[in-house]
Amino acid sequence: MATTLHDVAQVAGVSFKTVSNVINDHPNVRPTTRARVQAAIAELGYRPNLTARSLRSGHSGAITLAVPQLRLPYFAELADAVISAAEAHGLVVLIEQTSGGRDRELEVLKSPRLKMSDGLIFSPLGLGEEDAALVTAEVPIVLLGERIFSSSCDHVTMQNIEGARAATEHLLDIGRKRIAVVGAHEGEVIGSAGLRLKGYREALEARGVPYDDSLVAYMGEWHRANGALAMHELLERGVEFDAVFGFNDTLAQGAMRVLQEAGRRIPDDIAVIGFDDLDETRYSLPTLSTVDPGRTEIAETAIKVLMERIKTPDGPAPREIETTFSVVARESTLGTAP
Amino acid sequence: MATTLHDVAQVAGVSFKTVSNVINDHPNVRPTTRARVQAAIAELGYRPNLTARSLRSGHSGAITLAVPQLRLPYFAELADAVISAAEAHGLVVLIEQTSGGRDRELEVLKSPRLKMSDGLIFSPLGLGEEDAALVTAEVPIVLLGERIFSSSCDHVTMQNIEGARAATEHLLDIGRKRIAVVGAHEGEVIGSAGLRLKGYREALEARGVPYDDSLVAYMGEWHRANGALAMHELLERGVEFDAVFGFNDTLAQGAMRVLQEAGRRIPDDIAVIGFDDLDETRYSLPTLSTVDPGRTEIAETAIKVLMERIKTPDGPAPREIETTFSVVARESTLGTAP
DNA sequence: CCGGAAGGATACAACGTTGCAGGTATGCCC
DNA sequence: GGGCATACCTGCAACGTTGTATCCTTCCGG
Repeated sequence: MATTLHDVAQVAGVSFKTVSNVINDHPNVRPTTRARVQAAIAELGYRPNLTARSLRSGHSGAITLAVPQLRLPYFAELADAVISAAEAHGLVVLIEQTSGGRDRELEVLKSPRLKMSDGLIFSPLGLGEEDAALVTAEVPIVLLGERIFSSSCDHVTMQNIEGARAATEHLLDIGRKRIAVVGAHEGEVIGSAGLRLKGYREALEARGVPYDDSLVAYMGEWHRANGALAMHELLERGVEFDAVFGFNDTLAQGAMRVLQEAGRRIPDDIAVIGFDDLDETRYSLPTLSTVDPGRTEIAETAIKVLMERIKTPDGPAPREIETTFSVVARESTLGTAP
Repeated sequence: MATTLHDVAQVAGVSFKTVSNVINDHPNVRPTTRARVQAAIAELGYRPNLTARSLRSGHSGAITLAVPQLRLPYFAELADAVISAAEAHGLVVLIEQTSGGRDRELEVLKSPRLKMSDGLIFSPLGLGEEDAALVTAEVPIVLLGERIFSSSCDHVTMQNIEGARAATEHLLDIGRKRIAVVGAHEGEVIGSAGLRLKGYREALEARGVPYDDSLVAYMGEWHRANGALAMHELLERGVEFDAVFGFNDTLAQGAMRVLQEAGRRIPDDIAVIGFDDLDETRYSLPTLSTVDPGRTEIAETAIKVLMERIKTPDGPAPREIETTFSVVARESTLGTAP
């Protein structure tokens, strides 16, 4: 059996409440008593029972992070960042995988397990704008991503439009004119794909480059295989292009592979840029230029905002926070026009 | 305020204990009462307070997974598998990142937070065989990996020697004779590097191929950059080789990149095989042959063993379990001798 | 030397749940 | 119809902690 406050109290010769007071750094404990209690704590190797503390105090020091799947590098790196940020504040993180399924996401929101934690950082994929009203739970929520903007939760998101615009401008800056897009979603307006396409178009317009829909590859999910497939399709279409904007790094890498197999040199013939700044982009051949969406900042901000909301649930109105981004130029966009 | 057993009891017109009995499927509750209580539960949207249940019953339905870093793909995929396996048993997973630091790993073992969960799945990196005795905690532990074999915990591990042997044999089978190794650790006997080198040597010996230490690249940590560095060094050394065995996929990919930059064709000039079967090996150029160490099986076995140990802490003696592996042949080892 | 205020420690209750021991009907048997 | 087993339900205690209220010192000023 684990040692309790009572055991410590008995050894120290005080009431168990005094031990509690020592542990919680309450004032009005005489230094000599404090020392005696601390000696007893050390002697017995006492560790507080966090479950009991949690029941009594109403908060657990844990938060939940709900993401689609950790095997997707983007979410793995996000989770890494969130756990690190949480750790810095003494919080522990409990992870739920949703597979990006709408039902499973709703289930997580309603699960009693959620109450084992003090708050939720939620990166939905199945739920959309029309479900905004359903995004509520018995704990405060910080929403991530681009699926839902009109919920009543705090929302931390990257600058998709601006980032995509900057990526496109980067390609234009090195002299590319015909920029293919890999990863568009038919008819999508918000959501990463919709926003990034908007940024792409804005950049073209700002530079007076005409938009050509035949340069845009539409697809379903952003998996590497789809990036490869889309690039095959673009090549078969016979349309000319001198650059590719992959809406995320995974797509860009799938596309790069197909380009290389087809004998196109990167960046000489075709420049390629991605989005997300995954770790692996630093090691591909060639290394992949990309947009760093500020993942660490997203994680830290989410934790900060969530902690504030936990402290004062009826605090300020829900906030919409955008993180800073930057274009990371690597080998895949090296040099100038072909 | 959340609804409690008392609230439900009041609505249903029974004692709160009866509500508890209904929830826990206790016998001796009349169907009509049961129905009435369930109606009240539904009406009020009652959800049990898991913290209170946990305090009372002594277990929480959560387990802890301690890994170095989720940003390392191997651990991300492991965590994914563990969470999925846990989910299938109604368990939720709490993740601690250790950075692979010895002190931090010991800290996790001793942290009171660990007691918020019922057990620990622990993949150490900083701790070694000499620390085996320190691997104890207030909850059952299942150890993963190759760092510690003589602890008193259940241990689930892959077949490193056999897997490495099979990988090497695969290279020999396609006619390669001079197989370079990337990722050896100077003087290591156990640990992934030591075991995999052993498997490599066993395969050579079994086929009567002489072992040549000049083909072996020693290094520190298994990061992609080190794989690249090691390959540079091997090339500079001027030693001839027609195949490379990367001790993990990340190293193999770093090596592949350098080989390609140096103008060597894969697999025509040099065949390459890795270890781990990371998702990304399916998408590299060329796709990377590797050893699938049975990650899903590791996760499921770990969960199963941990649950048994939680149920009966003084059950059978600590078990040493090895998972099944398989060689996955992809493009990087296609064809026969050069 | 007494009254009062602070400091220091304690007692009690509560958080929401489950285990255990009981209690009250109901039905069955003789 | 009384005794007794059975089925159903309830009350109490406890898990280990913290908040509130309270009590007992001690020390100071008058």
